Amino acid sequence: MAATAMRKRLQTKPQAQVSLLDVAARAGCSTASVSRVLNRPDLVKVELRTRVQAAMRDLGYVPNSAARALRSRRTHIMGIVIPTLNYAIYARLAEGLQQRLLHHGYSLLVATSEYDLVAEEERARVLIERGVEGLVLIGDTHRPDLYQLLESSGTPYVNTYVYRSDEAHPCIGFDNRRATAEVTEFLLGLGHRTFGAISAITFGNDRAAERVAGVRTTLERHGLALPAEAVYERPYSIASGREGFRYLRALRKPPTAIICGNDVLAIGALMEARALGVGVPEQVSIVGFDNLELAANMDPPLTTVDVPATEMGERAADFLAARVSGQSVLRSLYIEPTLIARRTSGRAPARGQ
Amino acid sequence: MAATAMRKRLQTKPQAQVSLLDVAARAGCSTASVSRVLNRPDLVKVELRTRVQAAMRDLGYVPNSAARALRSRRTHIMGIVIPTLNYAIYARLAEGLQQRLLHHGYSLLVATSEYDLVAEEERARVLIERGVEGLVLIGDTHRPDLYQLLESSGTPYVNTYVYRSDEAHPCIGFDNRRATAEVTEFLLGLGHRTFGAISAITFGNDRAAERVAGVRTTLERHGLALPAEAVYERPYSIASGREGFRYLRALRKPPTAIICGNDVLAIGALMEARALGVGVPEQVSIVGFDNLELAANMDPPLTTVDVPATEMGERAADFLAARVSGQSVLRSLYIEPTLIARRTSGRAPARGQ
DNA sequence: GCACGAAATGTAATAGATTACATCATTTGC
DNA sequence: GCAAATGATGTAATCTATTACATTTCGTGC
Repeated sequence: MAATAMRKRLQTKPQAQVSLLDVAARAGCSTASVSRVLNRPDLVKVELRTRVQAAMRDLGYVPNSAARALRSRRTHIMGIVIPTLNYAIYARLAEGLQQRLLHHGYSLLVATSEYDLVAEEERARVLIERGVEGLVLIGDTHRPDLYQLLESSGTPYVNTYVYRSDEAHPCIGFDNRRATAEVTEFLLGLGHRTFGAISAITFGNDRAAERVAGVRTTLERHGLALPAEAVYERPYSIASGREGFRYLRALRKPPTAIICGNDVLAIGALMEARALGVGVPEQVSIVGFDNLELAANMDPPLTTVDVPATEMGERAADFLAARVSGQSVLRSLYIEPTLIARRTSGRAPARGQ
Repeated sequence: MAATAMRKRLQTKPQAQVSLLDVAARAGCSTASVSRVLNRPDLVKVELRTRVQAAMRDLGYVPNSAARALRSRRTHIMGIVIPTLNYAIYARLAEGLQQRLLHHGYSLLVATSEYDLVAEEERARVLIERGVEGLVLIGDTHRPDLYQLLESSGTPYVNTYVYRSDEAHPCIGFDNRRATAEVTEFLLGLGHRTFGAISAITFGNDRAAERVAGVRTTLERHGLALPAEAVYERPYSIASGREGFRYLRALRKPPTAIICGNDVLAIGALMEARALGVGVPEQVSIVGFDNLELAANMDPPLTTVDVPATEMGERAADFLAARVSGQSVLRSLYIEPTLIARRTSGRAPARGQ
């Protein structure tokens, strides 16, 4: 037993934090044994183990995570840099991530970027300095500096909410472009030929940009177009959805189908349609994205795309936990979103509505 | 300079993590100077400082937070244990907290309790083990063990979303009972005499319990009552709100005023009213709580209580940052919520509706 | 040109746990 | 009953940055 250190401590530390040494002294054993009780209790005889545990309880011992992390090189902390917690779908992803990380023995550091890629990099840098063992990001458009930092610091990471088969970085999610392409095909099938879109700000937001692109490329493949003026792009809010709807209705050729980048915008659009007495889906079809609880409860219920937010978070947790513990893991994971056709989509109105 | 250690490192460490020692070696100075460049750059001459910074960049040096925390006894991490991120109002609080903590130089560990006080304590324990310098909790009903742990570990903490003048623990928020008392007075003033309530589960949720109590005690003060059967208590969701509305309408004496524990329930109730063709507010008044963005956009716009969620988070950040840095701080902070009378509240229908 | 104080930098102890290795105790096999 | 194997515990080095204290450097005043 480190008799010297222990004697010293007994004499000189009046009210310092309770440490392993104190526990060892009280239990009458070495610090190594105390440490084992903490980390590999099976290696310690029941008799000693209970004595140590009693000592811990009596002294109100709380392990010092810094010392632990320093020596073992494990912080048991993961991080996420997320655009915002104020949008349900991201909050849900974070919640799923957190819950599942807990099972793996990790805590979660959360930082928000407000959709700003520079801020995102800064937040990520701080989290890495805090010693996160892995990092979850949203989307796959990040500053090159950030990718480089992740590489050089050896921090495992995963992009979520996106999936590309040719993706150079690990990702868990779905193909945003393909998702709205499907929505568009669906509406084309209902006879729609004039489209409008209400989108969140696409700058620095690859998900939003890809969704608009999905509509546009699909229309083009069918010999149609989504002109710039048929896209109303604003920070998402119900108010933006309402404005977007009014804006699109005032177009020279008002769309019979409006595809929204998310449900908040769609709900706004739908509410405005109702307020203006525009029949949905008789005169205009409206489709959202995300499938918030509210979507199913709207009147009429909103056609939208169900996004597996919680699941993406959970799989990201599994992915990082596996990576960190050296297990081989799939590079990326595709999770299918599903178009849920409810009542706000219907056959296009007869020509010249 | 610690020549021995440095020589050793140069020889024996092939590709270990870059440490202060490496930076010092490259910059040709002592580790103390490197540390100073990191923490008190003003103490180091420009010439050396730039040399050190260059060395850091060249080597891609990232400070080891564990060693730092161990030696300086500062982790720069705060924690929050929150019921869930899946409800906007909590997510907002967390976001406000996180953003403001960032200004103070802290990162935020987030854990969720799912409204379970035992889980709450466990999560808090983990966060304390991770070395959080302060902890934000929601509500003021927590397990005695948790309060004791906070005390014995010396972790500064603050309860949010609640306020009592006689509160033994620091808190930032408002008086939930008083808030619904005001709502009730408001409805009494409109002539309502039969009340119903739709509430989230009150078990282990002091905010929900206090809100119901606010309605009940106010009615009793006016010689009225809120019988147990007039309270529909379910996990909050739009669906619960809808069911609650149907349930209350089926009562022997259906209420003319329905007070909901939060906006999600109120929105559900309002939607169901619409679906059933019950006039709001002509036949029934409905009031919510939280003032979600959606509330103002409902048709008719929802009367509700605006809750300063973001601000509570921000003030909690300020509070803890001040506490930790040894500044004296107010024990508690009251932040006024405001009743927003919109269109779902109106005069009680004439007798015998 | 020298003494003195201030500024800049260096030396080395230190924080609290983990863990390789050493030691001691106990069991197993024959 | 003894060697060898196994199990339980102890010793002490180690992880990396901070910081009290020591030393060196520099500028100022006379």
